[in-house]
Amino acid sequence: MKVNNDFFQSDDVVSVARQMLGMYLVSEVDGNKTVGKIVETEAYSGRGDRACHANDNKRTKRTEAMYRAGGTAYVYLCYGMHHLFNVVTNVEGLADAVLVRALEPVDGLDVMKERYGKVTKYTNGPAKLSKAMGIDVSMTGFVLGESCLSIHQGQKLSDDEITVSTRIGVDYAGDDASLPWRFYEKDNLWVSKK
DNA sequence: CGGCTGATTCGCT
DNA sequence: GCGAATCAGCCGC
Repeated sequence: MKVNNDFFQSDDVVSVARQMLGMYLVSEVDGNKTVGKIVETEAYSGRGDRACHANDNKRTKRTEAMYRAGGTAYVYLCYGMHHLFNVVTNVEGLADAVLVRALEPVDGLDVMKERYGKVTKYTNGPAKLSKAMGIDVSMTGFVLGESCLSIHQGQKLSDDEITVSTRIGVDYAGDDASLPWRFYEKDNLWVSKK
């Protein structure tokens, strides 16, 4: 069952990030369906968070999709070669987003393997899962549930099954780097880093 | 316009 | 453990 986009239009991006654990990300690209359970997320806020691309209402061509209504995909290029998938949250005009950092593969394993060309894990990292699911920057702005991407309801995790930590790779954000805005399923083997 | 940096990953040392 | 790959955005000249 698809998650209603009302859920993503919450004004509490941190809470949304936490609740997304256990849900399923589905992509249907080139006739191939791939499914993964979300096991790791990070929250980014457009206001008062220096780690966010759209902080301080910074509007560029790249961040434009982040200002759309919650339930929109925001995909951007990092280090010139990696595509990172985010789900936009909050209402139109307020640029919050949740970065999906890791998935536990559920369906379409052979397709992921073919896309990735590696034998080892291919969904335990934000750039890896995007490639395995066939997601790229051309999908930024796509509406979840009305495009090749959708998010489905899953098993809700209880607090003692969730680990909270600081976000990865945002040291440049000063004090905001220490915000406890990263969530992952405790003891899950597919989490990118401990 | 040149130079630097990043929500990363891989491969070699 | 370090550097390359490689591009959008930003800052300084």
